[in-house]
Amino acid sequence: MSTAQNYDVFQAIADPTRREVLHLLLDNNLSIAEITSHFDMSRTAIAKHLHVLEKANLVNGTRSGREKIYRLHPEPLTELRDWLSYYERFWNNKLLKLKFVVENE
Amino acid sequence: MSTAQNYDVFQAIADPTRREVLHLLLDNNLSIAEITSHFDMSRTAIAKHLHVLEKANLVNGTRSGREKIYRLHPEPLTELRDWLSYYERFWNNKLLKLKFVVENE
DNA sequence: TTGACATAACACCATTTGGTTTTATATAAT
DNA sequence: ATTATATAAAACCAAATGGTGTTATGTCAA
Repeated sequence: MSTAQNYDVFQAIADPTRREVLHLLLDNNLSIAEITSHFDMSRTAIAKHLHVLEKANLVNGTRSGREKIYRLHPEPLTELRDWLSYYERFWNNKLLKLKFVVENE
Repeated sequence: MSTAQNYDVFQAIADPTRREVLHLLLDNNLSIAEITSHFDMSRTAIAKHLHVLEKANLVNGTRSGREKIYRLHPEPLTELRDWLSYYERFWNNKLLKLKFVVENE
């Protein structure tokens, strides 16, 4: 974790804690301490998760006094959306086939 | 990997090799050997990745003679799509704000 | 300037992950 | 029946992951 170099979005969102952090940041910009208060985990652990999210460019933290405020930056999720769209097309085809069957009855 | 019990979709697609396997299965149902031929990796390694995908219910393999044919089963990706939709809404809001600024000029 | 607070930077650790090689089992073909 | 083929199962290993605790470092407030 601490030695990782190139986190992509898929790896970043693989961890449920990190997904929950993103969810929290959907509503408010939060400091590390505030984020930590939502979890049963040390501040250091949360800080590491935030670094992973930061490397994936899913959040960015700006220093404000002695606090670091993290803000959501969801743009990289477009990569995920684009990847998914490939399979959505497959679902749609299946739905169309189903519809075709129904219409033929 | 071999001792894992409860793979979820997010973990399953975190690995680039597994994403490529899914992509291959989008076009054809393939045996382990056929899938392996697309990678620079042992058949055993690919079989393990297929087990992970199988536990996440993203593929299902059926025995046919001495081959095991894997077929894509994309339905569990709906979980991913639903999770993503939360953030798509956020992007749309940003776009609307941008449009508003432009119209005010 | 001292003390409290928020984060950063380390060193450390157990478990998981992603691969290997080896051995076994089942099926197909000759 | 024998041999080749396809997968399964197991033992093994290095590196990554997800945590911990401890020790700086910087900032705010009294």
